[in-house]
Amino acid sequence: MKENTGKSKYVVLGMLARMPQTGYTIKKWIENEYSHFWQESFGQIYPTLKKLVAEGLAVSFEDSETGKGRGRIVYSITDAGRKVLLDWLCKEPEIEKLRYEILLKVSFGENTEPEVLLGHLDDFIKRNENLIKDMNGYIEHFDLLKAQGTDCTYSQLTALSGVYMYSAMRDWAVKAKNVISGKEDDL
Amino acid sequence: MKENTGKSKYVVLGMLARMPQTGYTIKKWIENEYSHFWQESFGQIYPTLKKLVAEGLAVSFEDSETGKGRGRIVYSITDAGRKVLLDWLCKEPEIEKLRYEILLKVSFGENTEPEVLLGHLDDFIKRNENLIKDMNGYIEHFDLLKAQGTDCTYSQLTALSGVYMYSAMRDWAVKAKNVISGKEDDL
DNA sequence: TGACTAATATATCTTTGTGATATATTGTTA
DNA sequence: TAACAATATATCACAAAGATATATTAGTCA
Repeated sequence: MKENTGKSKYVVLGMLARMPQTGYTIKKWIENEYSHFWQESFGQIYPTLKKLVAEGLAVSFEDSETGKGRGRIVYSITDAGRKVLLDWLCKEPEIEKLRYEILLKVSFGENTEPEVLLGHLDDFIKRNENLIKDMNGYIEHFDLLKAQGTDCTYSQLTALSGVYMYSAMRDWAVKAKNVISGKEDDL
Repeated sequence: MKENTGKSKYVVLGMLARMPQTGYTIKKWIENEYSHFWQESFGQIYPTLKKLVAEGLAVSFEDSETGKGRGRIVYSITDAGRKVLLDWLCKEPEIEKLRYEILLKVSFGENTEPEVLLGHLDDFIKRNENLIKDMNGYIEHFDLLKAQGTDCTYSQLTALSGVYMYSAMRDWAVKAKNVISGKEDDL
């Protein structure tokens, strides 16, 4: 009974554990700071929030004081929700799941000209360089927050994982280019 | 109109481009050599094979000569199938998608004791060490095949990506452990 | 001031993908 | 020869992604 799905619930709980917020801000937060290792769609987030309320793990209230938006719904985690989150945190994390289309194309490389792959690898290298810069920007930003007394070690560590991961893939792509173009023989 | 789904078709075509085979062997091949960057389930593979035949991109025939299994169905790629595969290979690969549950748990780390995360990171480091060994095993295996005259550069390169990726994540986890346990301050 | 545009916000639908399970045969081995 | 593992196909329920519809608010700029 290996279950590697149904994590949205815990992601949303984890986000609510930081601060009460709306489905929209949860989505934006994941998009901005989690995109290198996780993603959630609105189609998952909104139904999940409703389920959490139904299960007593979160409570919702309409933010009518400011009158902002079309029925802006703010969600807060409950004590029961924190317990569920904690239980999940203690369980051994399931094995990660990756989908790298570029590796698929390299793997099927014999069906095309080397130039096609070299082009893809060039784009890939550039994109990874940019992502490394972005991640380092986050890390510096967290350093500033730290200097102001806010503890964000864990967020900083996840950003650091991005630097490691993107750097590794950039290095691999450079190596792959050299091998494919015949500049290097050995792996 | 960004479409980052519906790749199963091309994965299956790419597998059939290597050699005619059954849905089962496609699944096993992906499980064994692609698992670090791609995964497909039976629930995708069998319907995809039927669609490919319906679209004329593959042909099927029952392997009755050996009489093995319950209606063993072998699929072959057609010229039309090779053309579709080639067109896809030339298109820029879509951005990769990762789901690392351990990073989710680190990110929500303030909700639990550091010891919980340190334990997860230990398991993670061990698992990555083993995966690096496995990947290096594949690379050596491909070296042997190369020595026998079989060109498997592209397969070897995808295996190499696994070494780079798993090494990066192991290194990150070691660093994260040091930071969380207070042995290291700087990132 | 009004007109446009971008950002905020919720909701839902279809397609795609996962994991589990059912079923049956063949090969191995104790 | 009984038990078990591996091979093989098929399908279901549920999870997840991506697209789209809708509406409000905030900013900007002519």
